[in-house]
Amino acid sequence: MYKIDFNNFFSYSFSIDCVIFGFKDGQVNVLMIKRSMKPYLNHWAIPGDLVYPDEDLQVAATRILTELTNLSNLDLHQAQTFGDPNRHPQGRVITTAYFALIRIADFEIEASSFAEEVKWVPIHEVPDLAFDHNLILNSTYELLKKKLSYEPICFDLLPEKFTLNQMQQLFEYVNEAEMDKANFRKKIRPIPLIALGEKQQNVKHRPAKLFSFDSEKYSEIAEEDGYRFKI
Amino acid sequence: MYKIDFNNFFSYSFSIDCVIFGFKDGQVNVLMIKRSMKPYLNHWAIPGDLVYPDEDLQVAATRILTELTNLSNLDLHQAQTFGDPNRHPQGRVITTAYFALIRIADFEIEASSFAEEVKWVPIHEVPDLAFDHNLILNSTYELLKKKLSYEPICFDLLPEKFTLNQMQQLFEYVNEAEMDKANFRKKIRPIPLIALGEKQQNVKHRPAKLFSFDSEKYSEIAEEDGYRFKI
DNA sequence: TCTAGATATTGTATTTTTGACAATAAATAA
DNA sequence: TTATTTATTGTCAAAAATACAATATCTAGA
Repeated sequence: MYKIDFNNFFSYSFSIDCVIFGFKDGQVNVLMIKRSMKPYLNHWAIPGDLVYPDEDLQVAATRILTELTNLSNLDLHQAQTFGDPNRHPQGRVITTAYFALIRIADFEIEASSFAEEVKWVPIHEVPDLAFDHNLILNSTYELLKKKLSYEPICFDLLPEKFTLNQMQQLFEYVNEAEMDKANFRKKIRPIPLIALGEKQQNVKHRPAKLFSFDSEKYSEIAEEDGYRFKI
Repeated sequence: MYKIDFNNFFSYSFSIDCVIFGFKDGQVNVLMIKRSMKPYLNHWAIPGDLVYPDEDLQVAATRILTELTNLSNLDLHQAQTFGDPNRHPQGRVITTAYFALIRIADFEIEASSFAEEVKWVPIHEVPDLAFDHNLILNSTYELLKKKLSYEPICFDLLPEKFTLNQMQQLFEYVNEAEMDKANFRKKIRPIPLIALGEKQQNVKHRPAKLFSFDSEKYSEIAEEDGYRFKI
């Protein structure tokens, strides 16, 4: 064990695939690219790239995401690692999935060297993808759903200023279950939100109040009172 | 992207490290080996091995575990993947942690080709380990603690026939909090357990009833009623 | 200006779950 | 038989979840 036979064992490649989630029109969307090179030319896929031999995984994930979205300071979460020997037609490529949550309205996606086309697709309308990307996507979405219920990451999907209804709709969507408005508000009462004193604009009915997440206060009560986000 | 430059990128190695948990004397224990080869000769470590170039990860994890413990049919859970470029002194070795839960009483550990020595160590008494194994161990134990609370895997750590107190002690240990006996029993009421009609032997007080987990019924109510294990 | 329509927001009453603690039961050991 | 120890069940109040009702606030159009 651990005696490395350089001839036999140094024959892998290692990649990272990024599942980028957004929330749009009441649906969770995933960023898809249309591949501009072989293999799987012109197939839809999730963005990914090989890791450099001396590159840390988290660093690589950040690099790939930045190259793609021009956004930085995003929370990247490691998901599952996939290593079926036949998952890549050109060799043994083990890949680790990372996911990121972004506010769709905050950036313009555009095709790049990465891809011929880039687009958002609702998670339930994803077509057949290249490689084992459907598998990766589904397993990562399952992880997202779990994490949404016990980590305060929903605020990375929602707009900076959001209504309580928008927040509720996100949870109704991922849990595939309707919730009572009044009871939802009771449930989130311990979560530190800042009432901004502003209201929704351009709606043709009573506008809802806007809130933002108080992440500093969250850290505070998490540390002092042991409070954990829970929905 | 995905254009593979075989010269630059095929220079990795890939390994799996197994964190093997058991429950003994009211404590969660981890299986440790004393390395019989370089690097880190004579250091304590968690068992791991390189993945063959054409070997699936899950298969490799199972193989390594079987080589080590002579047990099969164990539940292996993938944990985090570690890829710090400097984590291995002899080259770039990315590793994925898997963990397994075993009933300590069910098998005899013995040193093998793997190691000079093998022993169980309480999770809170683990010494400094080879490589980044302390990091791997801690992160995997955190994952175990989470999974214990929402998946019925405590029964893989407990004896086949267990008392409700043994079960409670496991949760008290990992949560580092005492629980009320009566309330614990209310909490686990929805979990399908089989009352065996047998009792503890050789105790010098009133013996407790023995139970076993009804995994078939669990699958049934999980599917039909959407019930999820929860503690 | 008034009113209908739509959604936001708050309140109330009931049921369910949790938590603290008391009471009882069943074994052993002397 | 009794003291001791642990297992097991029961009770009651507090807290949380649930269902549903009531009220508030905005827009749009008469």
